[in-house]
Amino acid sequence: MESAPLLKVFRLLYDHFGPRHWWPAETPFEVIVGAILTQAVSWRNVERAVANLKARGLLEVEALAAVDEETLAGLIRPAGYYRVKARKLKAFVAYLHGSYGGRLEAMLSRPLGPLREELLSIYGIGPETADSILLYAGGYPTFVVDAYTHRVFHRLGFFPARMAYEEMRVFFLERLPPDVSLFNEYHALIDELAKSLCRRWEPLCGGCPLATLCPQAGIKGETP
DNA sequence: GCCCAGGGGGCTC
DNA sequence: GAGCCCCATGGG
Repeated sequence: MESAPLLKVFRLLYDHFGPRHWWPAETPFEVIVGAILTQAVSWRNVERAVANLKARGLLEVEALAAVDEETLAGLIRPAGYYRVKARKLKAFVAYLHGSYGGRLEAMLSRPLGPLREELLSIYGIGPETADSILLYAGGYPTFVVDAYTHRVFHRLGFFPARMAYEEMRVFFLERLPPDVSLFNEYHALIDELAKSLCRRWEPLCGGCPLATLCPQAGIKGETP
């Protein structure tokens, strides 16, 4: 398949929602912390956890490395799964110290391929979190896939009911120009669409910017 | 009060 | 490599 259909989807979403200005964070390190905290949870839950960390000056590598895990867990409670996420945050800063002397710039100056493999080897960092870190903290040209991405592109008829993460990522990378700002906006726009309209079949048809492309238009029912 | 969201680890087969 | 359960909160 060529790139035209994917660019058409992008254009419809962009014209409808406008630029999303992702990622909502002030520093690359804050992006990484947010990417771990938002796992399996909506961003709304994460905001309070991030505010707690910010108030304690813990959105910096050294400070996060110094705080004990239990205290950390208590602060990130609103984000859910707080014990495992505290362990994940600790695992990341331990890796950053061990491999880069705590210098995020050093980590983010490595080539995409090897760095992605490295991130995936860290406890708590799977494919989606790795790609979020690479794209939104490091400005690397990779595509972030999530459950919303699968849901939307399954509805549109691009994806089968089940599809592996890596297959979906490659699907986009092979069909889109390697443009970091395009990848940045595309994922953010999919997220926005899925949050606002894709809970059920019916509202997808009314007011959905992709309704003209959707083979499911007119079908009522639950999310698959 | 109940059900749902949804990424990653760890286990089983 | 697919299927299952676990982690915990907040919102409908």
